[in-house]
Amino acid sequence: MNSEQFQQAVLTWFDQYGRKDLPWQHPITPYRVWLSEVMLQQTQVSTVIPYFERFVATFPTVHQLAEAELDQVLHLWTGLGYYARARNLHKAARQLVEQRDGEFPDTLEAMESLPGVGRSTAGAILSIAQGVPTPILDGNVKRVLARYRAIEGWPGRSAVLKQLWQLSEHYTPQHRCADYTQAMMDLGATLCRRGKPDCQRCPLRSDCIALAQGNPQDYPGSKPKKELPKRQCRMLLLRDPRGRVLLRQRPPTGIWGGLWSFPQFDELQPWEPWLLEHCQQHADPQPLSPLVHTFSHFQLRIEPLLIEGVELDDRRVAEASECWYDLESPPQLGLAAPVERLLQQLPR
DNA sequence: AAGTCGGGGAA
DNA sequence: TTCCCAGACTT
Repeated sequence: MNSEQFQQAVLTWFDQYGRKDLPWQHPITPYRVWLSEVMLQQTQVSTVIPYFERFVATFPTVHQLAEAELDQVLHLWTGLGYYARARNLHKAARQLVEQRDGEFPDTLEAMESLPGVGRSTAGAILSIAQGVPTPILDGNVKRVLARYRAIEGWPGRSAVLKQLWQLSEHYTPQHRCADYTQAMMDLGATLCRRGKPDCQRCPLRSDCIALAQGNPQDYPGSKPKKELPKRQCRMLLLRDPRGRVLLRQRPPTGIWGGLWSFPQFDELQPWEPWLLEHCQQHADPQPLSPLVHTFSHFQLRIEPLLIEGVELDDRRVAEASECWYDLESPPQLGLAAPVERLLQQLPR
């Protein structure tokens, strides 16, 4: 199959079997495609859909997103993970409105200059929403192409990645680029799945090298595994006499960047001196059941400590990035997933 | 080139 | 349990 035959096979398959009812396809606009692409980075479609719906309902246009507070954006992102995506999204919206009156660029270079938009996401927005033929290389396309040409090795290696990009460039058509791009992702998501690919129904089956070899599931090569480092921390759940809980905003970068969480003491750092210094009056600390939170690169064991009847200096709370979180009327803040869980567990 | 960034779905 | 998902960014 030459590249034109490849494209024809993919497009013909798409006309019959492609996904055409995803929320970001009605209507297709650069803003909605951008938002969906960013949400879909390292995140499955079924997870993204409810977040996408809430997000566009709250911010229907890039202008409204640009005018929003970052805290509200992070609030709508709570539970999605990779919170730098939300911070970059907000920054990019302001950049677009200030520099381009809210219009999206139509070149790859300009699109990639947006925070949080790399080569693949830029290509997807250009191809799908702007009609500018541009290759992409997301997880689906990597899988399809790695199998089709039996590309060995883990795509995290630069040599492998380079080969896959060359293939993506080679097969991306100048016509119907939106349908083709969507088709390749649909192919990877519905037929050319990670496990148990449905090769019988694949439009590329006659020419797929991995299928001919009989081992499509061996592609792409998997990441070399190493065991997760294990860490632990204390979280202090301080409640004032009204039952409100003390939260503080985390630094803008790093784990849970910009999100609100409890006072935290990593590893074996003692928390007693802090409590003694900042809090004149409180009841006996009660240990809550520990919870384990797994990140992509380490595992965190959280040992929560509930301390009620806490009196703090209100002035200090107002000046620092801290707040008393009222469970009865929760403010719209971004919360880390385990923090959200712990707050849910608290009695009213 | 390797490490940092979440959370959840699926096998 | 383990893997990895419509990746980008920093070091």
